[in-house]
Amino acid sequence: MATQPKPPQAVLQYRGKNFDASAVETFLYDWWEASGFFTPPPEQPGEKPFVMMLPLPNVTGDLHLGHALGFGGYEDLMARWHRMRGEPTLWLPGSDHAGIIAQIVVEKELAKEYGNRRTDGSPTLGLTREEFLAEMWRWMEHYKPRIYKQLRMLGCSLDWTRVHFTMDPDMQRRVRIHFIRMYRKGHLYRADRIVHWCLTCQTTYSDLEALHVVRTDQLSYVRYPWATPMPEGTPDVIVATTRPETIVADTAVAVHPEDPRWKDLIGKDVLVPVSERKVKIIGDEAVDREFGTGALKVTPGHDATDFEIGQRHGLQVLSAIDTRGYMTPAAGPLAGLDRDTARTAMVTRLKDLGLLVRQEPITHNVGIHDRCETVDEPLVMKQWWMRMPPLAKPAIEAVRNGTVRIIPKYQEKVYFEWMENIRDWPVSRQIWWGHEIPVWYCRDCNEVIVPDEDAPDPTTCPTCRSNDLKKDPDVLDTWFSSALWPHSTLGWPERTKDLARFYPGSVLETGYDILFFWVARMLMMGIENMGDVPFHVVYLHGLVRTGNQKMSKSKGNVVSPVEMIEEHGADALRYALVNGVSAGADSEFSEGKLENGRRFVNKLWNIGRFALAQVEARPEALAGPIDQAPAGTDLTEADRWILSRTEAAVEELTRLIEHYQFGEYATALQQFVWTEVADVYVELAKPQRRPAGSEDAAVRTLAYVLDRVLRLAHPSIPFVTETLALQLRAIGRTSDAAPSLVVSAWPKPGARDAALEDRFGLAIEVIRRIRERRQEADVDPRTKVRVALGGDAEALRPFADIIASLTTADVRFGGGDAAPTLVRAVEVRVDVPRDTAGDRARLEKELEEALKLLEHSRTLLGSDFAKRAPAAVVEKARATLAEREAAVASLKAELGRAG
RNA sequence: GGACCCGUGGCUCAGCGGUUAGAGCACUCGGUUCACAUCCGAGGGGUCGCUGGUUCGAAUCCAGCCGGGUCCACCA
Repeated sequence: MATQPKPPQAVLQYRGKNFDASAVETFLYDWWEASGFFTPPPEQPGEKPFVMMLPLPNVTGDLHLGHALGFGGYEDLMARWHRMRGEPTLWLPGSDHAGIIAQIVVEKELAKEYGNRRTDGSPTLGLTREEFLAEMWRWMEHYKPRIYKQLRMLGCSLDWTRVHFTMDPDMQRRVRIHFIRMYRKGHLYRADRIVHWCLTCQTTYSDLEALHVVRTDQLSYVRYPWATPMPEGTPDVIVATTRPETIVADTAVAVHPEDPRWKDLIGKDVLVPVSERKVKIIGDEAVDREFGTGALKVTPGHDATDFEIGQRHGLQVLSAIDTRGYMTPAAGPLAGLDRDTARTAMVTRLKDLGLLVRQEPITHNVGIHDRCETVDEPLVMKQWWMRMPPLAKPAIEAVRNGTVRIIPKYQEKVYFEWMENIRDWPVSRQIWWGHEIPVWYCRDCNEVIVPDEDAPDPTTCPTCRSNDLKKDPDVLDTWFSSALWPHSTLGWPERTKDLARFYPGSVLETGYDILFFWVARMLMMGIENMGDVPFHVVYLHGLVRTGNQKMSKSKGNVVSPVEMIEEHGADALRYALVNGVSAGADSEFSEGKLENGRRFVNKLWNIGRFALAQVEARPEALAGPIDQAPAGTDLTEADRWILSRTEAAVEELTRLIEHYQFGEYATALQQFVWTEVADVYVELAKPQRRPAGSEDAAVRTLAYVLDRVLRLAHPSIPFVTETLALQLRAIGRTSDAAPSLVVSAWPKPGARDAALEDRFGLAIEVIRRIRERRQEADVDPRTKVRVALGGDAEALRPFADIIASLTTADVRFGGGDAAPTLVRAVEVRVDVPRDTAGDRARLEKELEEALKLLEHSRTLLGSDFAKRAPAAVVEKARATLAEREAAVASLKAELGRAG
């Protein structure tokens, strides 16, 4: 490996009593990045790279907790883990130009500068398109470093040598080529269809971008007079509508074809109120017989359902509302009014005409634009559409046949549900910031001109040779470019080395809320353009809520991850977000969790400081590499125990990450580090507790265990672990002499001593019982007491010193006249001031519990369990029974002696 | 209207067929400040939403119900 920059001195020398993340984070990140640790090493034959794309954040946005969870919690954990496993790892960063969102953000900035706002419904601020785009680019230089800095703050091990922005010139070219190919293959078409239109943003948007809110409006019942006199007894045609202003654009009245009230009147004509137009009553199954009178006014120009009915019946489409929300000349007397005023005006007119039957409030769903919450105005416009069902088919199959696996599994159902009912995607947007649509229209012959790939912009119509061409003014939906991300960033359509090496990728981690927006579309476009899926695993995380918890002392609960990192460190935040959360589940984040994260990081730091101090005091004790398991006759039982437990932790933590159980990994890590390493082993490794002659063994064990722990924890908490690893490696060496934990190997589990672990576990239980007895008897913890172990205590002999040391006791085996208490089958007699009555009560209580347990065992083994359950399970139950019988016998004997 | 998810100690959540159900926080009690503006030790606290079913055995599987949430959908 090439020479790397030296680790930062500030980190090597940092030894604060409490871990201060800000003292090391920036130094470490800069060093990691400059050393090229995040860039995959040169290609090797037979390698299996791990490839992940960063779910590109919006360029103008700030990191929120969801990002922190996804990027810092899960993705970096996976990237670092796979890198440590020796897989060439590429985690590719970038940002999204974010179309309409970014345009709005920059417009606001510009309004501050220029003082004026859009006036005529176009995003001009008095600027030409070119001027406006120049401003956009100017602002991009402000925003890009900002969001990238935040990703670095999280510690994300991204390969910054491959960073991309969706609007980079080469990306624009790729999007253009994609459009042209899709057009030539017939996947893109231009059509007049009803679309969601936003009066505020002045653009169309897709179904996915439409939200629904519950609102209460007036429902007006309006009578449509018969066009010709009808026989006596013919009912009046009354429709119910919440949008009376659209009546002027009605081109039919629809009823359910099987509705007995109406079916005989299908084909008859009625007059549209106010406009007096004659329209037919038609039969269509889309009509809900239960709603209103069962008759529906059909306005194909301003309602999605009506548009579809209109298509089925060949109805004329009238547009009575324009793109700015004003009534058109087609609206007759309402022309010129805005849609709300027109509504009131229409109601008044209907009243005057005697056609308003009644009004009542109705609570219903209203569509709004997700970006600005403006009420949707469905309009019929010419738009570019992508034909989705054929693209969806292979993407459905890929998940169905397991080529792509979605975690959690149940999300696959959601995916299928949507994909199997997928509708065409309107891809054009009427804004300026985004990928241009590479289409020109001939003003003379209306020819639609789509140039060849990499051909210059056309200037002449190929059909009529006219030079009067008009470029399509629209841009593409921002998701159009991000759908290509996994292959476009690697060089597609060129067959680059990167593309060959890193496509298809491995995992795509993101929030379930963009499964349709992004994940599904990447699958479809990846298969379409590359003939292969873009990744094999989709890991979906849930939403992070902050509930009513106090997130900040000063403000409400809107605290940015950036602030949390500044205050508590990235490690604490990353750990806290992941700990105890299962895949796909929403989670509640709180100050308490962050605090726990901070304390855990600090705990690890102090374990490290202690271990380092011991190693520094006896550096000569480290004969071999620190990552080689210590051996030798000088190892104590405690050393052997923690070494075995460390291998157990390696096994378990590896298994959990392999199974994408990151929340459990974090919990298990804390459990091991805190309760086993810190609370038990570190106590036993302290010089004052070490048997003479075993000091070196403690140093070797501490160094090894610390090295393992640092590696095991590094994927989640990279900063504190790297700080300690660098300091440890400044004293001892590792077998591979890796310069950083980032490029060190993930541990492989070594040999365990199960029998020792079991006996030591028993010793810990005994210790706990002794401490409990002392407390019950109110003996000062510093006062030495005598303990006698009897019954089945033989296995505990090697741990006599440990038990003695951790309980401040003299321990011997056998004898003792204090009343015992049982731990499994071990009689523990703690010689504390006698309290005969108390002893008796305690023994009786213990006996009662022991009898209950014995009863359990007997009942269990007396049932069909013994015959039907697997042998191993029955065997275990038998052993338990024996233990419980011994316990009961012992307690009975003792009680008998007590009289 | 359809689909999906969740309902486990005060709070946030793990566990998802093997029998005295776990963690963190909070709480109670005792100690320490010689790795840890802390930390250590001990403890209390749960009929695992309800009702049935499958099974030798269910928090864990199935069905129904109740409660909470989310997504999709053309209810004017």
